[in-house]
Amino acid sequence: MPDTVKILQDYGVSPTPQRIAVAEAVLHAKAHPSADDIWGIVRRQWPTLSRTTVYNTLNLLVGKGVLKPQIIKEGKIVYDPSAEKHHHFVDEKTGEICDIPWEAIRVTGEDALEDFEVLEYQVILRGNRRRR
Amino acid sequence: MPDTVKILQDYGVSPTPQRIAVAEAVLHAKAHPSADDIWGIVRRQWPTLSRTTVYNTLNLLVGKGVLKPQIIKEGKIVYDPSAEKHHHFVDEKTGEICDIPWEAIRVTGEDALEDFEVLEYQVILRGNRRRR
DNA sequence: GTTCGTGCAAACGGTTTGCAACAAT
DNA sequence: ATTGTTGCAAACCGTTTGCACGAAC
Repeated sequence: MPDTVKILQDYGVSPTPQRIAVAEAVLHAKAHPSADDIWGIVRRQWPTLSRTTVYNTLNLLVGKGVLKPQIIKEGKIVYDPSAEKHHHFVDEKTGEICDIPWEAIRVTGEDALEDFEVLEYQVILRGNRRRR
Repeated sequence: MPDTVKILQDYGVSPTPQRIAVAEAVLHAKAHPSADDIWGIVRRQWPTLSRTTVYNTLNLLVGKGVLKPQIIKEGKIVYDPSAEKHHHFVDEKTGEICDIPWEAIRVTGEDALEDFEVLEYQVILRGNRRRR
């Protein structure tokens, strides 16, 4: 088990007790914890630690590259006609979403996953849209 | 241009004037409109139509399979250590998120997209987790 | 004594819900 | 009369922000 303090220092984050507690919780979590999940975990040992500090720390860790935020669950929703399948490209600068034709991307291996019955999938690509 | 009324009826949605307006807006939108985007569009021609009705209608259309909700932009966030890349599987029943090893899924074609410089991508799979 | 970190409380923004008025059948 | 639809206002929930207190160099 790697030293959490070392990790924080390596990424340029001053290892305060609160940050160590939050980092331990998120790095050792088995599932994909939300901010409030982490608050719940940390508070068991540290009841005074505030929700704000959890958010502060998570945003700091994301900014420093320790963590990667995943937008997977419910949240801000956009709508697509369900007519034809397609993938999505998200412009990192503007947030603009573009459709990518289904045939442009080939995905293989999804039917060989033993533990998962895959009913659907999509690829989300991120980067810079080229304009000319 | 297909008849919006026909589409609604085909999916078992009573075509009220408000629903027709919302469906027109979302089905003819070029980009990926949010609920409020659609409200803005519809209100130009129908200033009395309420935000609630837009949400009611969109949820109805999603439930009937006319629209597909996309969770791509900011929303509820979960966190991953940024150590190793992986894809994600979301259980449709429970919402549980599982990591899929990067090598288990192969994606090809993303580097041939002329209009997009792809910096990163991930596959989001949805279905039923097998338990035994 | 200034900088950095913490945390309360309030705000924010997208979405949902309770409920009352209103068609429509 | 019952059922389905609309829409206001309020609640909700995850997240962010303003600000004041406190710790550390």
